[in-house]
Amino acid sequence: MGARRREKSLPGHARAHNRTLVLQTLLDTGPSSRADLARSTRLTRVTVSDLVAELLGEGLLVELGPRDATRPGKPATLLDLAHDRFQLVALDLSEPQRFRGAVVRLDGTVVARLEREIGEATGDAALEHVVELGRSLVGRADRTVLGIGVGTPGVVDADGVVHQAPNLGWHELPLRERLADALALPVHVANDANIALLAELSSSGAETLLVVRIGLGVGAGIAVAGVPVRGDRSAAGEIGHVTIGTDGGPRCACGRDGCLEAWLSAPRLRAAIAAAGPEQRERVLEEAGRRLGIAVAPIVGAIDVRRIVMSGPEDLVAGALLEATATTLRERTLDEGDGLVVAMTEHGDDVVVRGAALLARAGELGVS
Amino acid sequence: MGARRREKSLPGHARAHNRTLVLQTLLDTGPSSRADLARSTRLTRVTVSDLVAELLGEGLLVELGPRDATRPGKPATLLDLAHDRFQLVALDLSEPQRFRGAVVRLDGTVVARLEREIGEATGDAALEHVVELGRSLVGRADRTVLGIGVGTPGVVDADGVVHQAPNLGWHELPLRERLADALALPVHVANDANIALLAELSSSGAETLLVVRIGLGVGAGIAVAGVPVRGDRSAAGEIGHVTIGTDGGPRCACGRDGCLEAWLSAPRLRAAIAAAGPEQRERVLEEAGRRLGIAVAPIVGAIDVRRIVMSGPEDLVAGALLEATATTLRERTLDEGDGLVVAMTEHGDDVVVRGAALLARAGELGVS
DNA sequence: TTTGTTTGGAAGGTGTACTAACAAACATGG
DNA sequence: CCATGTTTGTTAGTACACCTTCCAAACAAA
Repeated sequence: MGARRREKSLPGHARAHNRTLVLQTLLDTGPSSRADLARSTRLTRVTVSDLVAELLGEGLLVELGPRDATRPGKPATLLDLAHDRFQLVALDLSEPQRFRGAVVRLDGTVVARLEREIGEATGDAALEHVVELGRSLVGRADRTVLGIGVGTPGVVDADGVVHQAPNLGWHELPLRERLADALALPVHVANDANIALLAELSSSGAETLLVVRIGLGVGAGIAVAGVPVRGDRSAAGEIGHVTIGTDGGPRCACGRDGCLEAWLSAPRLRAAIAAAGPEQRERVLEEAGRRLGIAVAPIVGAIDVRRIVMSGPEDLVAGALLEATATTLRERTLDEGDGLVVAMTEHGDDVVVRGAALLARAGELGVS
Repeated sequence: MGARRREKSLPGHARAHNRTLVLQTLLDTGPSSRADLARSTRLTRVTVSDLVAELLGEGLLVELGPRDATRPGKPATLLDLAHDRFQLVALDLSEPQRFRGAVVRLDGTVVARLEREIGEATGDAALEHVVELGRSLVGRADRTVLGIGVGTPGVVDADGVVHQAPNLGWHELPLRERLADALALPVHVANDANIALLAELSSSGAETLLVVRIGLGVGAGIAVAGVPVRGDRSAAGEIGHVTIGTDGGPRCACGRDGCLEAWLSAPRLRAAIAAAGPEQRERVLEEAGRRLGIAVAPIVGAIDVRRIVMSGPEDLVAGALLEATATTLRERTLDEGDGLVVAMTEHGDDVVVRGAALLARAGELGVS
């Protein structure tokens, strides 16, 4: 039944594609003239003019006036995305005990932030917190809100239904639909690790990318050919309960021994450090990093990824753990010294918020 | 620099898409009338008629005459792919000491087979064998040869350059170009595991798929969203030299201990069985299967694949090894009893030949 | 001032798929 | 046997998207 949809194609699809192509180019290269856009997109100036007129009419683009630089020929009129006419709302539900959110401009700049303590709320109570945080943020926006992006823990399918998110007590919750109904805005929902992946994809430009997120659990986001992998059950990246190594390991919440999460979720790491004493801190983190490397090595070989981005508490992840992961990966994969990069995210705690904004923007404008 | 190409789109692309859509539909559902095609593709009868006329003109389709079934209305004229006007040539270079090949019809039926003993030939000598086998097969074809598909061991990039294939002594060999020049036909080249993946994709219809190929080495082919994963260096699926387990393991040809290939390449397995004695055969295969499961578990979690297909010598792979792999996978991933399937390929030794034919057909007709 | 360049737009053409309408060829029911 | 309804495939006309070609305006440089 897995037959992928074979859809017919109309000339209008070409138009839609070229429309977003113009938007994307403008986003990538900044303010440009119609002639610039024609050169970048390899469309003719006529076609670009037509598309631009349409986009201007919809208010998605603005004319900035003539270009400063003095060149021969008729001076160009610069165009840009109407950054100042729209905003996005981004929600990060991945942290324990509180939800975070922000109002974000089209270019990713954060305009306003809000947090909401949720304590141990689960189920409908947690959902109510999401709705209220979203409502507050929409109220904070001083421009038209284009859409809402949400990063949540758990397994999320393509329709924005949270299949299961144990920490929040959600099962088969149609989060996207609920939020969209409550706030009367387009909503886009994805797993937090996959959202972090979006943020990293947009800032690194890599085609193949692996993002590892260490928090209450351990999750991953994987991009192949520039596109996030979903998987057959929308559960791609759920590596937290994969068993690591052949020597047992700590008991996991799922009831088995040696799960990745049992080795290196943030709470487990802190507990292990506390138990071993501060002088053993480095050793504990190294061991955890080594375990992560063991788990990730087959994935690196399988999808041939050269860049791995880590996200999680800086004090735990950024040092010995990351180094040990990198070393282990190089030892355990056929590395030809051609630069397997393991790096900390440059977005810090904002990965999910930024990624959620990107998700919403991509959903509404088609640009990544 | 991994920025994926942003291409403009023309109305003509829509046409090309719809053309292959018609071909694909015809391939999937068998002989159909224009009206049938219109219903399947959701294009209008007018458009379908136009596309069909074009394809008839090119000889890619044939009219079979009126449909037998007696229904009200004007009787339909059945159309079908011109199966009898074209053939494909498929080459399998993955076996030791000999190359295999076949002439294949568009529907996958093998028309003729040839083998060519190559002994220990490597480098240019091996290439010469490929050319000669290809030439013989083209000679055997009694229809127009649409193209040539080649499955080779080693790392192959998108341009058909064999980056490296140690067994054949090839480095940076532009195999596709050489063959195309020598035989004056379109040539398509891919890694043998990825070719096997194509065969499995077409027969299973799964969106996400993992094919493990055990032979001289151990390789994998991975499909995500129905598309084979290439990877940043075209090396996706090269899991042979990923280290497995945390307890050392046999010395590998690459100089390290515990590589997957050192555990379960076909020669290693046979040697291990010979060394342990026939009564230990099952135990050796079980252990090998367990190792494979350990290696594959993180991949299964990462890409959320539910179907794994094994290919290799039946006597080694089909029994205890496969079972142990399946068991280990279920133990080491968060399986919810919802059917993680590990199965032997149904194509037997013909996987690569059939896949190579599919590769050529896909390259020339755009259908999969 | 002259020349060449650059920009943005206008006019006209080609290609694609659509809707509407129709003739041909059949089954069926009175 | 004939009228009716159905299905097929085609013709004619429309809408749309992009193209090529041409042009005026606005500028720099000689």
